[in-house]
Amino acid sequence: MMEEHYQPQAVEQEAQQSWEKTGVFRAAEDPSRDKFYCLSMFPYPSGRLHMGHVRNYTIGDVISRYQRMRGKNVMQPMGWDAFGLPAENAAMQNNVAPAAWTYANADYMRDQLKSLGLAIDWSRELATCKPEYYRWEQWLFTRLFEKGLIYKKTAPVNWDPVDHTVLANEQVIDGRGWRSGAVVEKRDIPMYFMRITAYAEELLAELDRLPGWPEQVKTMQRNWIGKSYGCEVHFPIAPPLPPGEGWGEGSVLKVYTTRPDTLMGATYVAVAAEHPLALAAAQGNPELTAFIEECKHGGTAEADLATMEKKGMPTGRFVIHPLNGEKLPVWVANYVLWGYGEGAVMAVPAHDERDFEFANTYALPVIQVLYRKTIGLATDASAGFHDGSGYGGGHAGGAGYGDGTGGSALETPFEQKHWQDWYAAKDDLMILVSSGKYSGLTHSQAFDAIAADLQAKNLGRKRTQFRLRDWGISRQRYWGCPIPIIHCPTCGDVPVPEDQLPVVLPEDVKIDVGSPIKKMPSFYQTACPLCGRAAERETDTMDTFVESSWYYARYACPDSGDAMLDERARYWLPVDQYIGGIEHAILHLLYARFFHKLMRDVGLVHCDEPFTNLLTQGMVVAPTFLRESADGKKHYFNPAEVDVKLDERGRPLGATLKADGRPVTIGGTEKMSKSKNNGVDPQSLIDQYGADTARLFTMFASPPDQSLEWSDSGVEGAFRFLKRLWKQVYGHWAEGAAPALDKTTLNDAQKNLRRQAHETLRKVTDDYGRRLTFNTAIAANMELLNALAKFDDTSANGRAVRQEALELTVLMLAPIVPHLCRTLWRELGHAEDVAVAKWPAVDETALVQDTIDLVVQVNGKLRGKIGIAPDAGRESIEAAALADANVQRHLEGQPPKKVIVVPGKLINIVV
RNA sequence: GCGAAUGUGGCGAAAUUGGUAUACGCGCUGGAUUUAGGUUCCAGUGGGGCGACCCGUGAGAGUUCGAGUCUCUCCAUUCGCACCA
Repeated sequence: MMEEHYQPQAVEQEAQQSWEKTGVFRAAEDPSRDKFYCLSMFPYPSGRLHMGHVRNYTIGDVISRYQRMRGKNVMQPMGWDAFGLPAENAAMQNNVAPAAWTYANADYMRDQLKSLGLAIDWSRELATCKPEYYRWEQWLFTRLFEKGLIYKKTAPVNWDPVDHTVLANEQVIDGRGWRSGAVVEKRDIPMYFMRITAYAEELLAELDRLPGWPEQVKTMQRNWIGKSYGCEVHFPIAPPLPPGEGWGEGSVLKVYTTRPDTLMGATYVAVAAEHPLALAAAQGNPELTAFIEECKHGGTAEADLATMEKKGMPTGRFVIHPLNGEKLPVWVANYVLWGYGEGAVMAVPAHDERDFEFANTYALPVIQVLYRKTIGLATDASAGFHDGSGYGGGHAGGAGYGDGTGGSALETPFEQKHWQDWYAAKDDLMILVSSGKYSGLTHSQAFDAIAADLQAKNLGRKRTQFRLRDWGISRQRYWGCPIPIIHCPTCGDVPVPEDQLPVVLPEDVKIDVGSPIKKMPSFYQTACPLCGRAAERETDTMDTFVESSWYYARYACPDSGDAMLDERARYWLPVDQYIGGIEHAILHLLYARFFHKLMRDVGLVHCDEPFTNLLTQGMVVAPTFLRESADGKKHYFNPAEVDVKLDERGRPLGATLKADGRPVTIGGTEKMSKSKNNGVDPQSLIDQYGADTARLFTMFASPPDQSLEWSDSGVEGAFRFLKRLWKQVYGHWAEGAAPALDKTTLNDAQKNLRRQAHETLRKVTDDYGRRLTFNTAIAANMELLNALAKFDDTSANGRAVRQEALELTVLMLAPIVPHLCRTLWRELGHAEDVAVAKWPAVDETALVQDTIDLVVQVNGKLRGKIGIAPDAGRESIEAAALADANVQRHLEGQPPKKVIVVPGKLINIVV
């Protein structure tokens, strides 16, 4: 007996209990079937689901359910990205241990996820903070350490001089610590690095073999890896350094540049404040010492460094220009970054905007050496010679980023082709002037000639360079995976042996400032695995990006106790569809690709890339409402606390606070956040309307890769549609079982409805399978339901046609609103759960039309429409178009100059 | 600063390969049903014009028989920038 009215709570509860009981979403390896591994980025257990989660997991669920209906062996897992900074902050605020806080949050959020009706195999659930997970991360670390793919070096961090802690970039606000307010300093500390640069070439090249990734993400990764083609240039130091002042490279200052053709325009050389030459020059120079000290203030974030005012100071030292022998001053400049390569650049103010700005400020000479062929004389650096690649890829950088990024030999044809491409763009534009024997050469000729001369003098060579830097993974925090290293006074850094893994992080701790395990002898006191004498454990933990770089593989065999991955990973990997926020386009996705190659090279996985298809979802945004107090402080109100008044055409007039009826300012539409108080709790939405309405609204409001704007009335619209669908099926059900369809005796209205139903199916299949645009799939079904509502034919064939159309609608919407469709599918007379129903096939015979509409244009403007047989020839189309009265009027008796016929679409008559 | 994207009615959006701009939904207006509110249903809804028609996809130029879509310049907004996840 079907209920007359749609009651989401009852429908959803029954469906979720049934799915749990039958275990229909449990995934088992089955080599006889095509697998489909669908993965959404796992959540950080922050406390409650937010709308971004709902959106992410609904997208993944729709794809999973669709692929299951297509007959694929689908696996959709879920887990917890459980280590991280917020747990430590919450621990300090609420006096609870990070572990307890994290597990409680995961428990709550798991229930929330289940109430969304996701087709997840919960038996594969994992949490990265569990020793049975992170022990394998520690195991891989020790393997990589032994292979030399992990090494130790010092690197700068943000140091809070008041709290005596290392700060994340996020915790540095305007150059000050977020809690102490103290001016942050850069401080060098020893850290472990993963040699991602050893894989730079492969990470770059394989982007070309990822057709299932968005072009924009591949472009961002290419630019991030940043391969450039340039030259290493050596400037001899003059006068030669006194004994003991060198730094291992002899008496030359090395720089890397992508523009050796402009070398004759170099007027000074600039080094970073941390450069040994700067430090040596500062000895006995209080002014320079003070300047170098000043450069240490502020955080390490690149965006801050790149936007700060350019400052510098002469070192009093000079170098010799390698080609013309001129003496050039060496400056210390805050815009030269020590973390990058040699930390020294050659400055060509005439042809680089930053050098130009710096030279202007400090009255340094500017020598123009390029002539713009097509336009004429360039007057300053901003005239467009700049190659746009910035200091990272421009002429900063140096002889390898620390370790592992030496230049390549430039011998293969593949390499030669890339060098040619690098030259080509600039050759049409410029020619050298005022450059001695190089004057008159093009960019590429000068590049080669200067490189050859430098090589002959042994003062430089052609070289490629990556912008990508090695990945520093040490964190001075507690709530993370312990780095499995033992520091022995005699044996040095010793990896923890396999039989002593995991190094378990103590969970029962009290948190104040700093990591508790650094003050816990029971944790760090140990014996050296090699010599047995007293030694100390490393107390740093790993970057949480390490855990999230391989979890996708562990889902294949989450219970494997003998190995990081077992043979089940071979069946499930790679991930067929990965879904997550666009904010992860570079870091997470690059690290995961890197880790996949690391695991491949130790024989754990057998493919080259982890994610075959990638969908990057947009943000969830909502309007903001605020009042500004007299002192300029902004107080934000939640959209739920506010009434918005509209005029008679629906334009917003203003908004008032419900509590006091007084006006509030309508701010911009921004990403849902705590600070703007514009978040909408998905739980209240699920409680009020049910999960299906929440799912339908988030899928309908915009395509998945664009931002999604929250709208209360949009949610009501979604709910309304589900009620109408229920009502249609109920009305049909109440008439009793429909007779079988007789395709041979259909009237026009019946044929039209069938055609629309099958055209919708064709479109929706494409939307789900290829385009991943669920909003248009829903819109097409709304149109079909509108047509069904107008179709009031109660004849036998009419009811048969309606039965077919309703069945198709229910099947097409099942991936998006699975609970509702499960009930409707049963009421339409099917015993199986719609979750395992077969995706329907388009009936091509239903699509055949006797006549089609053709648009007639005169001079590109719409002037009429003609109905014509779909197989009509060009001449009969032309004749029919010219016969149209309105077309005749616009031709005004003139003969057509040209007639363009686009078959099946339009005809354009040009006069 | 550098890299990537986005910009279409009052609003969210559609137009998939250069071919009818605004599908679908929201909102709004009018009407029906209802004791009232809500619900539900029907009709209308880019701007201008009595009309034939004209204008219209952030701004400006270009290519084309034809441009929301392609090219160039500019503006605005958003995301990322290596220790937030």
